[in-house]
Amino acid sequence: MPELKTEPSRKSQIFTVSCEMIRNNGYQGTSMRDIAAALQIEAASLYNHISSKEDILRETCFGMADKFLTAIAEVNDIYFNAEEKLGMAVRNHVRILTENMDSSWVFIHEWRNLTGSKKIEFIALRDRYENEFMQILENGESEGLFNDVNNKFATLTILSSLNWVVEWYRPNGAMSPNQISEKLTEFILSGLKK
Amino acid sequence: MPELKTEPSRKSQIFTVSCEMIRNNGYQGTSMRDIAAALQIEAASLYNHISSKEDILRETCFGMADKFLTAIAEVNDIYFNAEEKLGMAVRNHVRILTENMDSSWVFIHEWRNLTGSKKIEFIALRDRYENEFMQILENGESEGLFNDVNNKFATLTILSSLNWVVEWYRPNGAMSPNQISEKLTEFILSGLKK
DNA sequence: CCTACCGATCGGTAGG
DNA sequence: CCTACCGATCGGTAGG
Repeated sequence: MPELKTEPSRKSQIFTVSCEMIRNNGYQGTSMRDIAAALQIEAASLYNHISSKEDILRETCFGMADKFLTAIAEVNDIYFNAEEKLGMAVRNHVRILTENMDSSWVFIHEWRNLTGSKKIEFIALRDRYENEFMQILENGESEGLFNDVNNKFATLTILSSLNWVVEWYRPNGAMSPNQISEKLTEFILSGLKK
Repeated sequence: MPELKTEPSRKSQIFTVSCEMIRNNGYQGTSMRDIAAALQIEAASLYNHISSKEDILRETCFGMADKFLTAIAEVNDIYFNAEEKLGMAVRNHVRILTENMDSSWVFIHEWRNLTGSKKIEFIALRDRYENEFMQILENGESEGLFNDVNNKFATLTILSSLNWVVEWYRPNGAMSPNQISEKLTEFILSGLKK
């Protein structure tokens, strides 16, 4: 019988292994030789699949930014009220985070190691996400649902609580991603609703 | 006239400059030569004041842990109700954070670069702080002031919001440390109070 | 606080 | 995917 389940490509193996190691030891603490050793090949061989170490960081950070931005755009395009939108945004955020623990960690913490224009581009994407999220709070205010708060401040505080999930979430822990989202939404709404 | 204002010791200059550079470029991205250059001395000269690069990290992380633990112990020793205690704990936390921006950043993010038993010791101190903080939530519950929530979960979420302050606080920004504390306390209490 | 230096390791390339 | 190697840089020491 033919083998139907195809192996992940070497390139994607490199990304998976790299993100795991970067999460544990930091971007600068993870050498190309470390990554190669984990895949049982020589460091030089990595360059047949990627062109530099920063490639790994770049593709991971921008790939995750894309996931988050696509999800929030979907929420903001739908005709729901702000309370419903907030719940959806939180659920999406926590889902993406828990489905991609290692690359999310890289996205949240290691983007600082990007260099030059890529770093600037990345910051722009992150700011865009924050603004899309803040849009929900502004909607809630104009809909008369939410209190008049400093929306920038509130958004950053909310996102910090969400991002912290990646630090302590364990797939086999007591709370499922949906339970976490529910509790967080509840907590956030209690601070926002009139 | 004699010069009355004494210069900070070389050792403390090393710590100040190091924390600033580590915040900007990470622990592994900051070399002894970088630090020396900022002080306009040679790398070898640093070793007259400190015995290793990890010394800087170690003293900073444990020094900050001490500040946070002393502050929370003071709050928990006083005979106030949980709502008052929470406000005090938040104010102390934000004050320590904003008064020591760079070393707080190192405390929050770079402790991962500690090695061996020092890393284990550090984690124990951090856990102790989390538990002391959680104690306030438990008090509030038994006093009948706070809702019955998952206290561990709530504590981590609250601390994440507080720690995020170090990412965006600017001494000349729109909000003072006390205003930040007030808003955060308000936000947190709305999620906890019955 | 400096000069001079150590062995180790880094990201990456040439050439097969 | 490998061998062999490059120049650069690392934390740290000896000795003054």
